[in-house]
Amino acid sequence: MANLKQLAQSLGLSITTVSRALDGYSDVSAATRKRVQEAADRAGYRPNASARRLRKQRAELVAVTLPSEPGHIGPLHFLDMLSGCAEHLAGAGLNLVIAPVPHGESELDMCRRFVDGRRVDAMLLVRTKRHDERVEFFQSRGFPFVTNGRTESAIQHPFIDGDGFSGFHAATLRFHKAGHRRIAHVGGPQAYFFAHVRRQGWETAMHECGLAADLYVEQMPTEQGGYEAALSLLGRQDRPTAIACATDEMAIGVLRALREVDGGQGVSVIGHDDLPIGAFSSPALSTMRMTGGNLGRSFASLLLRTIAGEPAEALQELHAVEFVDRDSHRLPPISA
Amino acid sequence: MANLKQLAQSLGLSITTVSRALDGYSDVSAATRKRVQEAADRAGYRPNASARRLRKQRAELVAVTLPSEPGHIGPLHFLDMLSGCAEHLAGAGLNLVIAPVPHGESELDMCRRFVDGRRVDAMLLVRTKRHDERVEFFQSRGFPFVTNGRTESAIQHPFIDGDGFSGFHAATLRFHKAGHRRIAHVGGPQAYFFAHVRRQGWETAMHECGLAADLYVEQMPTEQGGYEAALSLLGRQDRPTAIACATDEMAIGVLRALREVDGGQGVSVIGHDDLPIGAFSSPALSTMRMTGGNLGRSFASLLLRTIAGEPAEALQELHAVEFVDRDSHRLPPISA
DNA sequence: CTTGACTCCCAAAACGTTTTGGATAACCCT
DNA sequence: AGGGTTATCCAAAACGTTTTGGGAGTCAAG
Repeated sequence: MANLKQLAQSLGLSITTVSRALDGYSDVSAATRKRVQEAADRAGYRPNASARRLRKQRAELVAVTLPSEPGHIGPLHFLDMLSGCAEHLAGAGLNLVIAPVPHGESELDMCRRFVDGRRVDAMLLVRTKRHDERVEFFQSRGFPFVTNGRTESAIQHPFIDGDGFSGFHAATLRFHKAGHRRIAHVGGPQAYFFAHVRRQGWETAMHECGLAADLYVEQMPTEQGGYEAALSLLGRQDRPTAIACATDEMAIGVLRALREVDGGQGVSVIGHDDLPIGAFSSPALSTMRMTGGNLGRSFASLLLRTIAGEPAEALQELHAVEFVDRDSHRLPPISA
Repeated sequence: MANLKQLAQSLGLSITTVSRALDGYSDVSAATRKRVQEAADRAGYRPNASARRLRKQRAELVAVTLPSEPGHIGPLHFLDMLSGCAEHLAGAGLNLVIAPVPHGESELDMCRRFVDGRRVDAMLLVRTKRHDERVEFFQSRGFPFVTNGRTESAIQHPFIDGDGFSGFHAATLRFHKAGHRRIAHVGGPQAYFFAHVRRQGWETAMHECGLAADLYVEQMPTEQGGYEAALSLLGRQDRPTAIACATDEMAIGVLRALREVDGGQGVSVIGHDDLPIGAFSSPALSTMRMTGGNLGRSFASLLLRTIAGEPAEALQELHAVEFVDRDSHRLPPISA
């Protein structure tokens, strides 16, 4: 409602003193501070955000770009993380703006607008690619950012990621130990770092088991993508008995295909991300998830420390992946 | 990178002229405008957002509060809508900030911070309650806002909503026509307007059919809530043959319960919202969804018109609901 | 030659805050 | 009394933009 000038006037004090009283500086007497505090509370005074931002040269804002295909907003587990992140950032006075990439515009242009217009203090990147032009852009500008997912950038940058390689490596070995020999991988677009590394985990494990890594289909990381991938795999004569899926969404689609195809019910499946919905699929989806507790909080913390100028090397978190065992992974191999 | 002053200096022009040239005012010569444009492009100039915001007294920001229970971020179909909304708002120079309610804080306090600190130009409300204190607050402040969902507020306000009453009324009648007599409703917390009105639609239809509306369970609007509700319904001796669920999430949980309980496979189910995941459940989930095309765009438009000061009465959209028929609704009633 | 209209440009104010660099008064110590 | 310290306070600058209210200069009409 009121601003500093009015508040100062009504108190017979200078703007400076009122401002400093509210900010808790030591050069205003306890009595005055109390008087100011009370008047401010009474008036419901809150500093004008735009004015403070201009003066402090900080936008108090962080943006995240959202890869939004219509009807299928960014991967669900991101959103969950974002919500937690936004909550913790708010504690530090930062708000999170979501920036879906407009239909006609390039994601890079959008980043440029945010950076050059000083609209935000930092950016948050999801769905990183192995070679990511957004990362390059921010690095060339010296602009603070944190990614969810690694890249192959030559220059270090802050990130949080799960160890997808080990996860899919372990999952494949486990399938092998359970007697599976024809273990397939339904992968996402290999330009994405996470998709690439998960596939590598599967591939490496297959080779270690002396198996050919040829039961591979690449698809969009959606239910539909998983569905189509599974149909294609089930059409082969060397049909898999187990399928490791790059994401839970894909796994859900795979499960549907398995239900529809004769004999598909015997195929074991594992996904990745631990979407809540997985507990309710048929059969209940076994999956993996990043360890490390509250991801949103870690992300917020990394963001704040990046803004504060800590070096990238100190801001890289690679978390182990753990199994979430439900039903879909433990179907015995039908034929060997 | 550069600011207006530097740009002006390098061109030998005044700040005023450069600013007006870039804003396309008519009182700067074509030649000068071109020269300025080119210099600005070359320098990658973008006006400092904070400065413009302060001067124009507009935050260029819109916030949406997110009811975030950990691990289960706001209803999925909201997020999809939000993404579309953010995209269209961006076209008008507004960014969307998401504001999950922090653990300790009340949602109302959060709204107060946004309004009193002039952090945003308008607010977007989801999950409205029949009697919604957030709505009252904004109305008392005369602050622009749009809700997703109606309320029972005495004062009109802008909203977008689906006609849940008619949807559940029609769904119930359809179940009746298919021979069902024991038609249950799995509802959400009745304090929410959407939950209340959907239940009323079911109840009214039941009465019209001369049936008692007593197969009712209320639960949290999540998969888990639906699961528990279904278990409770299936435990009764007058077990339902059809279940209308307030949300798709609940319906997914109901489907899981039906798969687990003997004889549950014969029970018909319908949900509401048309989540993408529904096409991949077992059986594929029949559901309903709001008509009216791109919801996000409508929302953005309503928001902009609200900010522009159009009266609330002109900014209320009630959309019909249409069926999305898949498999789960057409299981014949096992016993009559 | 004056007047008015028109074109192109600009100095200065304003937005509301934070921060700089003192100013004033009071007090203590010698 | 003078010098030094401390405790309070404040005027003014600064952040970078947009907008207000003209100021020159040119040109055509009177």
